[in-house]
Amino acid sequence: MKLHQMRYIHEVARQNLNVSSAAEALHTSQPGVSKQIQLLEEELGLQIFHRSGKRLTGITEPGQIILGMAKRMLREVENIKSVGDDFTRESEGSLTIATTHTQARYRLPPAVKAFIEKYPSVQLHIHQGNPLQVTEMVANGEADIGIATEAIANHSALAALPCYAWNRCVVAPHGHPILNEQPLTLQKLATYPVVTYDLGIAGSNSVRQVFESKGIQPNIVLTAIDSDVIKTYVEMGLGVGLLAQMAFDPVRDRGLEAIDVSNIFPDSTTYIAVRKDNYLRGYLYDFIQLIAPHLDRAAVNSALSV
Amino acid sequence: MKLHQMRYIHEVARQNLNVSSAAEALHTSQPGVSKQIQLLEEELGLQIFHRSGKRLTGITEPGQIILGMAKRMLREVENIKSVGDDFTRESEGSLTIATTHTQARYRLPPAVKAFIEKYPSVQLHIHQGNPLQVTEMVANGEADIGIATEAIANHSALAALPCYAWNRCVVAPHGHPILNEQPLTLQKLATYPVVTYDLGIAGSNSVRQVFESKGIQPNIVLTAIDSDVIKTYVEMGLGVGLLAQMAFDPVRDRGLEAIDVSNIFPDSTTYIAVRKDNYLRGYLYDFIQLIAPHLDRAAVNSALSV
DNA sequence: CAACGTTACGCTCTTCGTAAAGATG
DNA sequence: CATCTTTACGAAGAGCGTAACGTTG
Repeated sequence: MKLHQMRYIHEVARQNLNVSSAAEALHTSQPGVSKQIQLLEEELGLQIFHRSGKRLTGITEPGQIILGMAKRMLREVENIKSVGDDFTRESEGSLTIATTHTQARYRLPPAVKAFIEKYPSVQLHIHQGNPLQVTEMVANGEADIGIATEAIANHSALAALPCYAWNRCVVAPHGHPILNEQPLTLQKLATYPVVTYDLGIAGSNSVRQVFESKGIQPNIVLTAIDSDVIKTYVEMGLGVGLLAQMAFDPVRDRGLEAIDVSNIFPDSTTYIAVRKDNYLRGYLYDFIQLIAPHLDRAAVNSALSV
Repeated sequence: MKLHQMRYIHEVARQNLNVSSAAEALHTSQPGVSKQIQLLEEELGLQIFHRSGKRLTGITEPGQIILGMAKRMLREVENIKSVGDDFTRESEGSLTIATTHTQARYRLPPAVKAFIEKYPSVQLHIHQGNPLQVTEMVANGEADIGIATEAIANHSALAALPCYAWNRCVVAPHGHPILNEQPLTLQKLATYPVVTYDLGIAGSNSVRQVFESKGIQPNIVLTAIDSDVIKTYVEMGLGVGLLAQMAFDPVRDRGLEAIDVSNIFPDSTTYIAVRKDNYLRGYLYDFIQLIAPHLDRAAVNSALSV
């Protein structure tokens, strides 16, 4: 059994059982891939792939299991390489962050700025998506780290660390009647058309939960994942905005006014998550601590070891 | 990076940094091992082992991490081989059980008998030890399966499945005064010298806990891990025995009489445990179910996936 | 000097790529 | 017949073992 063979079967499976494209992706010859897969199957004494004549048509039952194991092995290989880089070129490398718009725009900037000053040779990538996409990016290894509030704490392959708590505000254009509602209640809010975040994954969104638990039906006219999009439509008079406090800046958002609604909605917690089986490079620990100072190396490690 | 290199560094570490004995254990030449380790270190750009001149004197910090990853990779290799065997020679192989004396002698025999009838070509090995040793044997991969009551449910690398509950009895030679104590209480029991199991691991032993929680000091004159040893000393008049009900057989143990004490001590649960990251061969599932009929394949898998 | 690790070197087996052949839809 | 996989074969390369050398305690 060779590591190369693991790479081959993994890539063939990834490329929808097309050996030729797998060979291309691996920068090697197609017959070589074919051969090695045969040798592996011979060594194990079983078929990993179903074949109809010469075409690969599916993955056998043991093949499914073996592919899972191959994946884990290849992940360890990457981890070992990371250890090498971490100890020899500790300030070089890359860091891919998957997060939602609101975090990327309103919460991460100071941490990112400090990070690139400390590690100018680390290539930073920020991928944006909804919470479910963020979670999957981390789980698939497309991102090293994920930051989101919903969904991310419920994936078994990830370790999620509580990062900070936040709450919401209602924003409306100056002079809007909701601004005179003192104090604002859930009932009153429900009488206005609301623009807010994508409810995302059913059940995990605390805004929806609060309305449901009180038996109140909100009038949500538009949802978006992007706080700026929400504010834009609020400025156009489409409704009142319900968004994260951190996304409202009285100076920049001159045309709008905000009301704190943390008495109506419970705090939400944003999590930072990494794959449990990923080796974390030194600068990754630093980045985490820049976002959440209480998460030092020891705190992260203890969360990982559970 | 090659799988062989992983084997080499792993074995060298295991052999106390002696390259020669590692080479011997791996049935290869010593210079080959030396060379491959150097190549690996060169590829990773770091030292895995500390060297003073030509001697290996220790494991570096990154080396520790890499060895852990290498171990996991090698485990996956074994798993893949197991899958191969499982699907091609499903009724051949070996099964190593680690358990305590009481289980091995009084609880396992019917399951073992049924198993060897169903799988005559599976090599069965039973290793005996105290609960901590059993746990370690499974964790180290020396045993495929561990069966014990104490300790085994608290190891993070293992998945422990509740197997069955049992309780204790007090045994004494015919005519012993304790046999007239109706009903027997903890206080009364404490007035007699007691022979019972090794208390084993502090805190996890419910007998000790019960005495402590009531503030009663038992007079334990002798402990052993072996029920038969306990009975032997009880027959000699050293004290009364406190042992698992399943270990007392009125026919075989003619010289002794038993009193049920399940009103005094809470039930204990025996667990069956496997490494979470081990591939389980088909016959292993069968064996588990022979011991605990409620643990079918689905139940085991769901416990593993947590 | 005994035990151990590294270097040197030749042999063997493996692997890889090209070219050709066979199968599939 | 275009696409894809397997077979065949020769060249390049990696790994292994023996022997010799260098270190360490």
